Parts: sequence; structure tokens; C-alpha cells
Amino acid sequence: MPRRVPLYKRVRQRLAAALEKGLWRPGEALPPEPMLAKRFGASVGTLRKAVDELVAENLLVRRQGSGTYVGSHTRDTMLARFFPMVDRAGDKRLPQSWLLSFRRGRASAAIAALLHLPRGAPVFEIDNLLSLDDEPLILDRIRLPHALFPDLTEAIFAEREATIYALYQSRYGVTVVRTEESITAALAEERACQLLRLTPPAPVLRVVRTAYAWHSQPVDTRVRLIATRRHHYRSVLGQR
Amino acid sequence: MPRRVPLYKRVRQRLAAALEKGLWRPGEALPPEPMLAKRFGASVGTLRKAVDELVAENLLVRRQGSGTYVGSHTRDTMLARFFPMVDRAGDKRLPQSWLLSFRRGRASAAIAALLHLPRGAPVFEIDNLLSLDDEPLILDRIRLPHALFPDLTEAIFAEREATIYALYQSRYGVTVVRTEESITAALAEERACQLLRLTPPAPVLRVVRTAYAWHSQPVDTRVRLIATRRHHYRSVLGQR
DNA sequence: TAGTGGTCTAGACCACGTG
DNA sequence: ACGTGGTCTAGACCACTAC
Repeated sequence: MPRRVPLYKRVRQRLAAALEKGLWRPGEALPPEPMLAKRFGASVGTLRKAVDELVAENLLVRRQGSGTYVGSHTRDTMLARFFPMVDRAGDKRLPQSWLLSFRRGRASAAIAALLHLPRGAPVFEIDNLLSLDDEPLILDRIRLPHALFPDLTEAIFAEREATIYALYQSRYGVTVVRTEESITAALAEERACQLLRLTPPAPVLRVVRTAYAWHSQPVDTRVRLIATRRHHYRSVLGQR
Repeated sequence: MPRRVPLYKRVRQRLAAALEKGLWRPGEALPPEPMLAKRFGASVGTLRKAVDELVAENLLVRRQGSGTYVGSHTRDTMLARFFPMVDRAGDKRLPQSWLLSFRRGRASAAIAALLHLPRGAPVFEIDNLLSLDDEPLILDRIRLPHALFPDLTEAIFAEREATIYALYQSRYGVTVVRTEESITAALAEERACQLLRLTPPAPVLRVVRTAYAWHSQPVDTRVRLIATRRHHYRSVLGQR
């Protein structure tokens, strides 16, 4: 445990806290750097070092000549940061989404552990099918805590304008910053084969994905079956 | 195309070129920052910004009070950066390696494309089995270009002291900085089932991994079948 | 104790974007 | 033309490591 916390780390923390509190909305510009530096009692150089870290974590975006902005979940950031599937040519495109079912339920032991909830806590249970070019690609079984999304309804979910994460951010002030996925190989069950248009015995990727907001707060978790006929999961290890 | 390249970017390039040339060996310390700054005709602050970038890419490692060192492939870096498999508890351990076969061959069209070689160029063809706790986990079919590893023999490969990437680095001066993996689901063939101790029909992860050195120079490529009985592939998307 | 990288400052000038 | 972030400098002091 470091006794002495550097000034730029403390500035970083205070800035992050202000962002989390919603002091500036997603997409909105922060005050100019000299003003922020004065407010936090630091030099511009030190303030910049704090901002550098938040930019590296995609919480802030710098635009030279214009300003520093609060990061927001657009289709582009979604595709670049959270959608791992590429086609044979290595290209990415956002899939179409098809809502299969929307229910209220209670968290099982496994779901409760992943979402850091008490067992039996109310959750939304959503089944969703993602397709590219009318070919089914991903079957999602999503669970999200009632506590974070109190007034969510099937209509709100189905009629969202952008991605699911963008809905979390714009309507509930919850910003997903990281997801963790665990990938195994599995044989698709009969119903999954029908929905994904596969003929048994069909091997699929079985991905358990949990999304987190700041402070590693779990936002949603899903079990995802992926048909890798024409697309594959791309993973880059090492630098960058 | 930027007309004006910032000084710290030019310093970064010259530093990276010196590293690639092997001016300092992996694990060796660079000269102190004030001396490097003077050599490159920049202030210490600018030199530090260049070093920051190379540290972020894992090419350099800073140790306060001691110096700045050339990064080297230890078992730890291997595990942390290039080995994606974790057990149920989320823990990682390096697997044992078992050499199945070592041959000389010619690059097929597919291999040649991945390794940026002319078709038919000489390559080494290595089959390798990775196990954890005497349970087979990964079956690797590795291809590497003769050109990069001219005097490689089965004995040198089999009797290496550390990891394969560490061998590339210490004996051939080739440092892997990035790998790209494409993951699909597949059913293991009969021989793969035997080697991985699976009973058909057995779903496995089929991973095509290509490793790159600086300038995106391909170093090796492998087709890897992974049995996900007790371990899964962990992938983190978004920040960090 | 000497030498290393880590933090912090103050200020000058540049490149870019917006009006 | 103005205001923004981007680059670059010079120097002071701190924290850590090695001897």
C-alpha cells in the first residue's frame, strides 16, 4: 500500500468520480484544461497526465482544437471494442438483433454470483438472436439486475434506437467499460440448432460474458452460443 | 499523411530501430535517461514520452531507482500476455510441452499467405501437445519459416530451456510482440480425439494463431485444437 | 551515498477546429 | 481570429535501488 499517492492519481480519481456522478453527460465537452487544472489545484501538465489515463481507458476522448469529451457508446465504439466476430476477410459489421423473449425472474445461485446479487434477487431474462445478412450467428440468454434498470420494459428494450449498451448508458447512466468472456466448445442442443439453423451434432462456441461498469460493478451477464460457419471470433494477444 | 512528425515520435522510432538492431540485449539496461536524451537531441521530458510508448508496447520495462531494461520473454510474461487458458477458479499455469513430431516441409498456399512467404518456401512443421496435470489440453500444429530460424533442429527445439517464444528471442533475436487468433468451433477428428483423450463426437476450439514481431513480421503460425473440459479461453474486451 | 526513474511545475510555441 | 489540445523545454525535488 503506497503511503504517498501522486497528485495526478488523486486528480484522476476526482475526475473519474465527477464523470461517474454524471457531472458531464456522455458526448459533452469538459471545461478547458487550464480551467480544470486550476479547479483541481494542479498544473496543466499534471492535469493532462490524469486525463491521459482516462483517455487510455476510453472514458474520455480528446479532439485537438475542439476539446475533451465524455466517451459515449456509439455503434462504432461498440463494433471496435465489444464485438469480436469478423468474417473470412477479417471485416466487422454490426449484426441485426431479434428479440425472442423478455421475462422477469429470480437470480439463480450462478447468476447471483456473477452479478454480485443476493440469491433470488429480481432479474430480467432476455433471449435475443443476432444475425448477419439474415443468417443467424449468435443466440444470447441475457440476465440483468432489476436494481440497475428499475423501469425497464419489453417495449423499451425492443424499441431502443441503438445498441443495448447505449441504452444502458443513455437511459440509466450505466456505462459499460469492460467485458470478460470465458469461451468453451459445446454441442448445440436441439432448440439452439433450430434457431441457429444448424444440423446436429453441431459444434458451437459457448461464451459466458459479463459486462462491468466502473469499480468492476457487474451490469449484465449472458450465455451466448455462436455459430462459426462464416464468421470467427478474433482475439489479439500481446501489445495493443 | 502528417507532414510534421513530432520529435518524440522520431525519437521513438530511432529507439525502436536500435532495439530491433540488438544494440542492447534482452534484459539489459539502457543508458540513463539524461544520456539518451542528449544522444537523441531531445529534452528528458521528450525522451521519456518516447520511452513511455515503448513501455506500453512491452518492448521496454522501467524499474524505478534501477534503470530502463529491454523486455525479455520470461515464463511470467508468456503466461500473462500470450497464454489465454484459465481453470474454473480463473487461475493460470503454464502447461507442460510434449513434442510429437518435427519435420521439414514446404509452405502450402495457406501457410505461405499467413507467413508472407512465397508458396513452397521451406518451413519447419512441428506437432506439439500441451498438458496441465498430465491431462492433454492443446494440440498444436506449428509452421515456422526456415528463413528466420536457419539452424533449427529437432534437438535444439526439444531441449530448449524455456518457452518457444523465449527460444526465438534468445537464439534468433526474434521477439514476438503480438499474436492474432481466430477462433471457431469444430468436431475433433479421430486422431485428435485420441491425443486429447476425448470421446467423439467431441467439440473443441479450433484456433488459428499467427505470431508477429515488430513491423508485423510473421514469425510462426499454428493450428491449435483446445479441449475445454476443465479450462476455458479467457478474453477481456474494452478497457485493459 | 550515489544514481536511477517518478513527479510536478511554469511557460513558450505549434497544429487544429470552429465561428 | 480565437480557443482548444499537442509538443517541447528546463529545472526542482521525491522515491527507490544498489552498493
